[in-house]
Amino acid sequence: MKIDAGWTGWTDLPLRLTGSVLEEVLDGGQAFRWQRQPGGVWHGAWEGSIARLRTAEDRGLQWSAPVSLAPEVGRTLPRYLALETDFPALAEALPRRTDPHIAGCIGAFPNLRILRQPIGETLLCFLFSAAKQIVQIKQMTARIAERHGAPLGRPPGSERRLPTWAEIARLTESDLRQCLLGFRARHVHGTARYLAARPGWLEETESLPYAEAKERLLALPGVGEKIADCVLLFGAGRLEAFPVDVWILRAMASRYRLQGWRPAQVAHFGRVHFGPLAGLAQQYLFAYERSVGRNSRPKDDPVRVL
DNA sequence: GCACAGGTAGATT
DNA sequence: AATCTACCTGTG
Repeated sequence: MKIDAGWTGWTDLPLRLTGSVLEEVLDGGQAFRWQRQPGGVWHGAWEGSIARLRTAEDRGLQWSAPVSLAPEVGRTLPRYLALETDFPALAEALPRRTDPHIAGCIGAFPNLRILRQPIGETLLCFLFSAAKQIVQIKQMTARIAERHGAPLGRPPGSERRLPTWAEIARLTESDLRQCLLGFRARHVHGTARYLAARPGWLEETESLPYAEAKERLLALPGVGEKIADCVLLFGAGRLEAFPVDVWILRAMASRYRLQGWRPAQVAHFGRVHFGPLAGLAQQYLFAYERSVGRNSRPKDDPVRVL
């Protein structure tokens, strides 16, 4: 067994995830700061934490952290992984009896979870996501951390956290454009100014009921229906949020015969059909549809359902 | 070379 | 209220 200098040993977590489900959770579009390392180990960061995760044979999920950050990680990891939420039990409450498709998706990704990320970082990453693929969102995220984030660890290491909104508010739009953000730089800059003028606004928003929180998020430049729902689902634990992106639009069109429906109509259908856990259903549908694309769709045969 | 990407916002019909 | 379109930039 190789010794990892500076890292704690591996500690068990009360979760059983296969390698592919862990990949879906950490690298499937919920979060953008996890990198796969050799040996099936994932390396990631959120706020002031750096951690590694792995699935050990027959032992479930385990974590490790830089020794200096281990207390912080130990405090925040349970919330980040939403350990208090029993997702398999929640999946039982989805309409599996009456909806064979969602039943199949659930069967294909056992124990799929929804992370509970810090809302500020979630907002930033999803402002990056407009018309971008996961790989590119991760590049933007890494770039802004590298150039504008505070160093992490004690003593400070080479890794950096994402800049806080207060820190982003001190950057120019040009600084942001140099982080490969493109037109999203204007949105990030505008949102930073908006938040800087309203101390505590984001935290208040997080505590409001879903509908009110969403309405407030929609006031931010660059935040529309889809991004607002992603922030609430992945950064505020609101499982009723049902983000409709092009993947879900295609999936719902083909699997539920909703060809020609507009995003708002699909969102309404999703909330009615899946109920207060629509966001969890969305994550299953999304994971399943992406896996179908990866595993069986030839590169030059794009899905055309619309 | 050029369409397109896990969207949004503003203009135009 | 429904339908275009521009917006940046890397990838195929």
